[in-house]
Amino acid sequence: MNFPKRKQKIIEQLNQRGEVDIKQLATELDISEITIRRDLNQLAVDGLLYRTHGGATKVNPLERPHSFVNKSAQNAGVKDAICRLAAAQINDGDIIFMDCGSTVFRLCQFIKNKKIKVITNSLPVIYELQDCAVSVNIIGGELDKERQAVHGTTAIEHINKYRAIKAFLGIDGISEAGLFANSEHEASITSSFAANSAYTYILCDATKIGKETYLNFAGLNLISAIITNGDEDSLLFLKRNGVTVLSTKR
Amino acid sequence: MNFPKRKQKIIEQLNQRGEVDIKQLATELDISEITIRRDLNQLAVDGLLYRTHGGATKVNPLERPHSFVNKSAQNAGVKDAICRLAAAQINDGDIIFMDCGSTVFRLCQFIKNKKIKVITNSLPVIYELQDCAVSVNIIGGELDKERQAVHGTTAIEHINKYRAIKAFLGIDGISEAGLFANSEHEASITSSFAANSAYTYILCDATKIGKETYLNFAGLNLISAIITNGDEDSLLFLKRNGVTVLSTKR
DNA sequence: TTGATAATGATTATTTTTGAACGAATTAAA
DNA sequence: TTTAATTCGTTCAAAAATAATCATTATCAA
Repeated sequence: MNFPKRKQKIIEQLNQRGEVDIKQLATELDISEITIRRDLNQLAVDGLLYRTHGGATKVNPLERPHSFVNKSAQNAGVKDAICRLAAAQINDGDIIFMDCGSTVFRLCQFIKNKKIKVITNSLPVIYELQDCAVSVNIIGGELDKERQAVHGTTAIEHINKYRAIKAFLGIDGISEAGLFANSEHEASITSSFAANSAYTYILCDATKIGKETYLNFAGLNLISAIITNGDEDSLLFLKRNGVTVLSTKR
Repeated sequence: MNFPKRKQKIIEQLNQRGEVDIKQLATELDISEITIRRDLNQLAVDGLLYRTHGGATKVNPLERPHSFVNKSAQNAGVKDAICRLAAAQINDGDIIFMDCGSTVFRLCQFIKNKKIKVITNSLPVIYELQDCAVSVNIIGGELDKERQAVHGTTAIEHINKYRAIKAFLGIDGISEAGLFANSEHEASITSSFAANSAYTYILCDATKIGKETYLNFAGLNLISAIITNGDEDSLLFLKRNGVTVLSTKR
């Protein structure tokens, strides 16, 4: 029973019970109390727990931020169909923006073998494109851990330095009034991407069509096209406003 | 029973049990303990496992969705000792730079519970600090997939916008002539970090001391302190040049 | 075969880890 | 406040693991 093994067990116990007791650990791990004491001291120095008399407690009950993978798995079939359509719009040599939506994320799998440059603020996209031919440019700035993406004024400035052919963006809602987002941060990033690309594609499933939520940050003239699974009728207002509609239902 | 064969068996055992024991391997493979030790050391250098006293453990006991190349398994013990010393220099409220070296990466585990801001160009660092209290700022620019870090002129510009209290940097070599790097990219990033922080710490193991390799990109006056496991004698030239020396050997 | 090179094993000194003892410090109880 | 009981850290010693050195064996090419 070496230190790494003990360390693992101790952290495990700590996560289960919230606190540990030296005597109890000593008997359970079948090791002397002084060694446990030394272990706990070391782990306390490393900031992995708080030392107390006779034991230790958890340092910070921070629960893992929402799993991005799970969210992106919702409606996977629909999203994949949308992304296949989107990928068909991308040619070798293109420079494209990708934002941090869960739908846009699923576009990654369809572009891995294309010879393109991707500029993105989304960590999952970056990770996903790591071991493939795609050249990646990362938007710098503050990391929003909740959204696993970069945002803030530095990010906006960074985006404004680049020009892309196409932008692939997510959205929280879209109606005749324009585009809707659930936060200022998202809205400003989306606007910047759109402003610096020749063509702007919105990727969204049918639930977002006609939905008006929180912040109405731009009109429909910001975008060139929408790629969705919505049906003809619900998309009429987009066509009327000069937005190209690509639907997985035909 | 040659090395590739043994290597296969060892990795196999490791995946089954999570850890291996030298004595046990020696009897099972019917080979001397010293040879097993040599094998394990080699595999640790290759980043395939972590060496422990009496055996080895898997590199990443907690399953991660994305794995990064793990050069940091090499000399893990030495690097951890260096990083503990480094972590002791960091106070709550600090804003720090971290670059993309394998030693600097191991600093992550010791700062997870500190209330600090980290500005970095290293993807592994970003990933490692994702589920903790540390606030992260990502340097933007082109992604170097080889080094899993951001570089380029945009990155330099980005760094120049920020000011940090302390910079923790790796290096490929250091001698009386100054600092050495294996690439222009690395050198320019390191220089920028140093130029924009009040204190600059170099984290390096003893093998880098006195080593002159490829590009001599800066003098010793660039840095404030060095944190290393080198011995007194080999570090004298640093003290003579006004560099504070923090050594794990005392 | 012969010589050179690499891999393996044995020996020994050094380092690391662990446990025990005991006085000091801390907490809890009277 | 005083006393008793833990718990803690330091020191020391033993055991285990390791690194360093040298000897032996195996491998391979000429």
